[in-house]
Amino acid sequence: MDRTASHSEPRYGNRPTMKDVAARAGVGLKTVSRVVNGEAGVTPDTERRVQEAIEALGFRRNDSARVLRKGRTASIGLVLEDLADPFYGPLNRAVEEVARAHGALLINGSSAEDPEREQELVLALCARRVDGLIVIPAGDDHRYLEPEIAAGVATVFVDRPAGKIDADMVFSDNFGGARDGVAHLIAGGHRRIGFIGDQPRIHTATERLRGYHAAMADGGLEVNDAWVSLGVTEAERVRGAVETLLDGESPVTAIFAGNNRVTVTAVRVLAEREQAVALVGFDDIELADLLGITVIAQDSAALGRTAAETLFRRLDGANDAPAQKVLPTRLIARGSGEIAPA
Amino acid sequence: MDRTASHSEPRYGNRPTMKDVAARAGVGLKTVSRVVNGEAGVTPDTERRVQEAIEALGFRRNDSARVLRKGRTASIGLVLEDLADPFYGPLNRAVEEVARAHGALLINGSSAEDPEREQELVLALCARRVDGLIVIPAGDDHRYLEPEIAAGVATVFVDRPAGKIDADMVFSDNFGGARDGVAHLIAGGHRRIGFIGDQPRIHTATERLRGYHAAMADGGLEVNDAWVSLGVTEAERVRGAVETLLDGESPVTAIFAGNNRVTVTAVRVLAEREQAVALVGFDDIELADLLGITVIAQDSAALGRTAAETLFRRLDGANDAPAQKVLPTRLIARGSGEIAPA
DNA sequence: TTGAAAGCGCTAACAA
DNA sequence: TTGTTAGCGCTTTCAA
Repeated sequence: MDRTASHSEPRYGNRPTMKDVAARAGVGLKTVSRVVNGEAGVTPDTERRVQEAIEALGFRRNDSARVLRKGRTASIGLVLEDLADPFYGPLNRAVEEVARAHGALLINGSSAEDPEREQELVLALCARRVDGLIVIPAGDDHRYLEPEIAAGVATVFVDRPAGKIDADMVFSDNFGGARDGVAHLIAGGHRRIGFIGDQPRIHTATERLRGYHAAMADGGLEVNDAWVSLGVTEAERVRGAVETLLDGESPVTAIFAGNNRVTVTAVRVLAEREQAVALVGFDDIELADLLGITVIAQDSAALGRTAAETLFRRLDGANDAPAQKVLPTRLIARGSGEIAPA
Repeated sequence: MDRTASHSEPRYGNRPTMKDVAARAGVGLKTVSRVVNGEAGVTPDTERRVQEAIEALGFRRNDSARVLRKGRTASIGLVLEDLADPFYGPLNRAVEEVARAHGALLINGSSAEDPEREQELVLALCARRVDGLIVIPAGDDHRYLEPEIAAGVATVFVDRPAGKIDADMVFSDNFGGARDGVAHLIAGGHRRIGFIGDQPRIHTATERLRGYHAAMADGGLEVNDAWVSLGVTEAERVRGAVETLLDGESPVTAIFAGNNRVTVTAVRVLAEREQAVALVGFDDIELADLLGITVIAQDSAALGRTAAETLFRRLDGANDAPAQKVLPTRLIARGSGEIAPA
């Protein structure tokens, strides 16, 4: 008895349209539109008849058609590195909340740190005519977005700068945060401090490294080249880097970990050793309090919220020159960063 | 010199259309469509002219119009409880990967555990004519989806059952996982085991409680009512519950924590006390290995992947009766669950 | 190989 | 208060 709908082409599984509702209610198409959109100028009686027809038919407005006509999709796109990365969770959610407050839906995707995939995703979103775009860049050349931005797609970059185009951007204070973290170690009496961070092609990594150097310079300390490991983020390599720092010719008494993955591995390695080595990590981690890990925390939700608010300000017509916002980081002392030098 | 486009209505910030491209290339509209969609039957020369016009104008196909005509949006909706919850990160990402493999985009949103908000979100997605829907239910009555499903929106429920409708569902083995966890404690010699879990209106919570009871029964152990705390998930209340379990008239020697939030708080509270109390938690947590927390781990990514695959199977026309899939959990012994009874 | 016409479902503009 | 017409940008159909 189950009749599998097998019609010709369009028709979304055979859904009723406003025209069908109008026919059933015995009114004009536009009257249905008025009722559906809550516009004024419909008598209660007419409205009731239309509502009944809507119920009976199970009508739901087709927003695709609406979008086509109105020119705004009431949706924004968010492209981040990895939806599964806990750092982006609060950012994602914050963006969603702002979007929701503006009646917009959120389409999102992961670039997987791949510039090509980022571009592919961004352009797919543009083809859907999202009203705006929030991008955590994977690539460093965003000129491909120029025509889109010119055509009116508001765009905000978060966490890392846009490449080769002028746009709104929102960052954490990576430089200041790292500087503060390293200064904290110096204030604790450390003079030999290691830095393990991401590849220098990643902007945040460079900024944090700059912060490290600045703090060392401020403290009047020389940096031994052997203390700095870049491009090290994979667990096994971090392990190696930590061991080199501690067992090398010029051992350090403290380590600054340039991101959360590094921090986690460093904690693991240090836990296996006798030595008391101080550690400060960039980015907070769940349960870091229980483990007593001192960190420089970014406010990932604030990053998302600020970006989304900037975006909607643009969509509401703000016309001032693109600007960069830098959000402060916060040092959270929990023990690992307060260990005295050996 | 900056001319702010201030046209009448539609026109997406004044983007070129296929018609514009056609005019510029001196060909017909349909020829442009052919080139844009890579259809056969266009001479290389014509194609080149069209491509040039596309480049020159910065044309990008308007998928809204395409969708309207074709009837499929190549997008799916994912409604979960909280985009910021790390448990859903891998699920979200897994869904995205499957969607991507099928050329679909992912629209998602958080229900914030609010049935009304869930419905609102789901219906908004239906209005956008997503091809399919993956829902982690907040509510327990999904009859509002019946017309949508009838109209052809494929729907899969994950993590918790759909309410009052027949649909595809994918779960973790909450019952079996909890039973295994509690059995593990019993095998370690515990006879007095507490359970702290979520509200019983949440299906997973009920299942896990069932598992607890089953394991206790299997072990020939009576359950003291005072050992079971339900609806306790907020940190302060969990703290209270743990304290009651340990300091009450009938103190327990082990605790089974019904979800990750409970586990985290329990670990905190136990860390502050002298007593050695065994703990097994449902759901894995980042850094749990460092803290030596024994858990029952769900495979959140597998949940997402399975749900998405089920969804696309439906979209590809699978017509068999809705089915439920249960994915196994895994006990990961790390120390806290292997503490002997006092 | 190419293109003209019709129409997807809706809203804007205007008319009744 | 209500309805009619046109058209958003695209794909489909069918004819050239």
